[in-house]
Amino acid sequence: MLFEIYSRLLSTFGYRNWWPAETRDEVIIGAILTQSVSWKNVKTALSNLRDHDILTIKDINRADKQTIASLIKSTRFYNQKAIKLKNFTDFLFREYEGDLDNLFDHDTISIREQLIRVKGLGEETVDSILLYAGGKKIFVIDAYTKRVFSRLGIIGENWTYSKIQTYFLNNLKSNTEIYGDYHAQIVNLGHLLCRKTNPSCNQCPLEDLCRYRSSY
DNA sequence: GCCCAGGGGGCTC
DNA sequence: GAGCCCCATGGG
Repeated sequence: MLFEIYSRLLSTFGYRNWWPAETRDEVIIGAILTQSVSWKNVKTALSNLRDHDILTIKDINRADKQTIASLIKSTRFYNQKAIKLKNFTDFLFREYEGDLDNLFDHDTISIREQLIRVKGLGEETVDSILLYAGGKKIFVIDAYTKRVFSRLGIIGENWTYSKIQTYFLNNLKSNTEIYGDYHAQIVNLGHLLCRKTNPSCNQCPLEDLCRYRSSY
């Protein structure tokens, strides 16, 4: 069922080519900045950072926290996020000499445990980093995943993050490309079904599967 | 003006 | 573990 749904999304919307960033460093910076904010706002922030030559994890590590905060205002909670970025780079330099290859050289479970302990990185952010920056086999769960798949009746409304993730990992073939594109498809669908921009389900390729057609 | 958004931490019970 | 508030911009 999960792969059938993915196939439909893929053939409707095409390969999404995610994550929308040039480098691993930008994937990680973007993953933190996009917490509870649309990618549009993140793009503004990334372009501000670029204008000030803050493009890499090394640059973030060197830069002043206040400077970073002022450049990422468009992403909301900017003071918190400046701290979160610093927390990540502090961790990377303290434990791995600032080298991502060094970090991603370890196994997924162990990296995940370490990253979750970094204050400001929760499960979704860590899994995005693992999958899109580290190429690790992990599935990212977000608010759209919960909303869409519970309304399809595939998962329960109150399933926890790890229960949903386990379900996806157990019912899809283990493949980084598919994990990455599937999450991208879900985000795209979530945007499409957003009440603000599109109050109906007309464009949804999963309409016939939906148990609560009018409630998106 | 009001509502809500791709999240996470801290606190309470 | 669930429920609630905090963080604090931008677009519909």
